[in-house]
Amino acid sequence: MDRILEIAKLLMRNNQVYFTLIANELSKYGITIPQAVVLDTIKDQRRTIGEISKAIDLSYSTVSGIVDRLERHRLVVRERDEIDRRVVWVSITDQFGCLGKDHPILIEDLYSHIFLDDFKELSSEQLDSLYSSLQLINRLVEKKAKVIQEKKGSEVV
Amino acid sequence: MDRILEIAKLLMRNNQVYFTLIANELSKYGITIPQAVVLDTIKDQRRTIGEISKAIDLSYSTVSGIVDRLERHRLVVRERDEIDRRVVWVSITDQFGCLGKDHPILIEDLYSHIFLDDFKELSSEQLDSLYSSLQLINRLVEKKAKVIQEKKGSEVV
DNA sequence: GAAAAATATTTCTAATGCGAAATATTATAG
DNA sequence: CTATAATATTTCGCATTAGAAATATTTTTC
Repeated sequence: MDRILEIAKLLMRNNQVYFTLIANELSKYGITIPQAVVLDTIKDQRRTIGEISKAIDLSYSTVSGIVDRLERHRLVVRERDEIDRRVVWVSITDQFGCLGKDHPILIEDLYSHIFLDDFKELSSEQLDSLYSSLQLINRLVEKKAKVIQEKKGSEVV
Repeated sequence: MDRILEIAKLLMRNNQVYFTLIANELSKYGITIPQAVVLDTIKDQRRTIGEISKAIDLSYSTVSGIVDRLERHRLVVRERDEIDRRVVWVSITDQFGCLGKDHPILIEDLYSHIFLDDFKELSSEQLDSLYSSLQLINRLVEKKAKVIQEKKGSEVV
């Protein structure tokens, strides 16, 4: 019981520190974590606001705001779809190309860059166990998340 | 390598869902997670803004804002220290007493309330392993966090 | 004891984040 | 073919978060 609480706290605390570390790394290039996450989703191909929202599990309005600021920094551009004019395409600019080539701006690179050393301290068995435990917890937690999602959906009716 | 990335993602994803679930639970009582965390620190005794900030690892300005809103909801009161008038004491009101008595508003209660079932699915061995792995990662991560903290401190000079 | 340094808090600016409402556009129903 | 429904996005209001600057007060220094 106490141990469970401790585990929950460790999970949250680790997460908090991870974010601080990544944010610190990104601040060198003048971008934030959410901005990097969005850039990650469009680095290889343009995406609509809706596609980005679903891919990174943030609301449309939040993504719209992040894209506002990325556009202001000239790292991405918005373009209306010619056929379906409701749709907005977001794509990276040359300016982003210059920034991204030499530095780890994309989230997966940052994970590697920052945490690989930490995880290397764990034995293969520990990693196996950690992975399976987290997967199990994740399955249970996702189930609860789904229930809430569905409740919200039904309320709208 | 891929597995490490997967673990990092699971850690973050679980955390995200946890927050959603807790926020959902708290919204029934009209309060938010940060508000509940602050209330938790002052439920038994009044605290200064600075004490709260250190206890929950948030900036003074953030705590000041949260207390603003809790005060607006009449759940806490601010009082200037009579002797050292720089200091502001924050304490719960009777109104909070009424709210908190019957419902799990405090974060530890919420953990139990929401996650105990999930963690019960893990065997005692799995819990042991999870705990020790997380502790190890946490030690390494905290070390890095400390380095950053110190860098920032030296920059201020 | 007055100037300077230290301490405690608030205010301001900027970036998230969500949900609800508004807007624009396309698809569908009758 | 037009009224309505559905879809995609933005805007708005509110809460959170940090850091920097401002404010208030106390302590230290000389």
